[in-house]
Amino acid sequence: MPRLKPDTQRARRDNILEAAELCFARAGFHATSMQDICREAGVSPGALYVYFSSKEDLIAGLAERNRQEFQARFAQLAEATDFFAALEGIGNAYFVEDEAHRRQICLEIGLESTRNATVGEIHRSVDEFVASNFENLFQRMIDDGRIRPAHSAAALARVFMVIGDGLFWRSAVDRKFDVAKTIPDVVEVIRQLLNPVADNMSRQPGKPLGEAAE
Amino acid sequence: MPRLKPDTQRARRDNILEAAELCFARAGFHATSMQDICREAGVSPGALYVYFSSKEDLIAGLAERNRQEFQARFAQLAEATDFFAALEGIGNAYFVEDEAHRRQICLEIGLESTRNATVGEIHRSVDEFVASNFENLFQRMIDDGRIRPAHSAAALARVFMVIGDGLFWRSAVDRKFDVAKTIPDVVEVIRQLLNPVADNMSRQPGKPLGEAAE
DNA sequence: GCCCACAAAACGAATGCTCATTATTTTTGG
DNA sequence: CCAAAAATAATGAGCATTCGTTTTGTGGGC
Repeated sequence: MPRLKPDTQRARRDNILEAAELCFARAGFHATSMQDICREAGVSPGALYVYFSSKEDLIAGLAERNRQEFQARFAQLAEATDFFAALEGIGNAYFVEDEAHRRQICLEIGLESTRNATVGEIHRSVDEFVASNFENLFQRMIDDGRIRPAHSAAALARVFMVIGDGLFWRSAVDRKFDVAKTIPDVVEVIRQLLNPVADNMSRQPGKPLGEAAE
Repeated sequence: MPRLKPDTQRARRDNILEAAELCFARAGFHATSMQDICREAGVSPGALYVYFSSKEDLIAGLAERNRQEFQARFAQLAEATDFFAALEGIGNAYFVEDEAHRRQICLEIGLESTRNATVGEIHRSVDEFVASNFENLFQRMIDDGRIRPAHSAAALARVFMVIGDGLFWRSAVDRKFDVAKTIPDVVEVIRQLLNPVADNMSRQPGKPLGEAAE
């Protein structure tokens, strides 16, 4: 029973997924035709339907791939010794190294999650994973006396997620937005939110609200 | 030459626009058919095309209406004497009083702005209006000595927009998100960002996170 | 105030096209 | 060699938009 070798099978699937991501980022899920994706991937409809049983399945597959990337990246954060350095690493990964269409597709998935059950479930699982990751991390930092925030770990995580959402949204939607220029200020805001105790944190807490940047 | 009276004409147009907003929020621009909108509005395709020459025109009309609402709301902010009270007012307007589909449609417009020139122009004009409104406001507050921020008015406005984006996104996409619970914490973050001088600001700076008052 | 003429407005069936998906045939890799 | 994989052609549903017709609101004349 001659099937394609698992490696090539996975490669073909990934190729289609990549093409789909590009097309979806360009035009959105519902304004992209299967033919568009076939053209981009260089395969025929017949071939595409070997790997994905429907357009929905393709979207779900993309969401699933996205989930795995997200979880891989944020899993590192939990083990990081220097929180702010790790944070900067993730920020760089998403906003500097990644191409724009990766961010765009996240928004696309997020919006679709409100109306497609399968995508919704995947998206929610990522979201909860990230949020609880941060909450646990903050709790640990509080318990260790490394930060003295004014609010609970849960509240910190909530605000933190909101800020992350905002960065994601704006960097995808506003072409003139300069992430690199904004991230330091945002990190400053987070630093004050967490209020780290002055010791071996990555940077000096600085004077009250002083010229930490300079 | 008997035309419909301007009032009824505007009423019909608004009725269609309202129906379109509902449908678009439910399913997205490109997964909504003109027939869907006709059904929701209770008119025939022929009637709809009297008021809007195409689906694109309808989307643009919606974006335009959105712009006017936005500008009306934020125009007040510039004249407010108590910044934080005004801010809370706007927050309430968007996140408590408004129905969910109003927020959803903002995201829809934002995403569409990256791929549709007309929508893009409208969306950008709103965005720049809001951003420059805040920047001017912050500058004035700095000049008046009411706040002592660590950064320029432009940087403040940038961070501020990001946080606003995040609130918008999350309150539309995360059904379990409790805006009411989060807003006080967000306001606290903004307060620290601005670092108001302790005098007649709306609320006490409070001590937990800082001796901002000193 | 009432009616009329008539163009605007509304209707809804029709159009032509695009789409996701499938059925049929050919190619290919194990 | 031969089933899986891929290509191509076909299908039928659904789409935005148009068109020929009917209905309706309105300003002018009485």
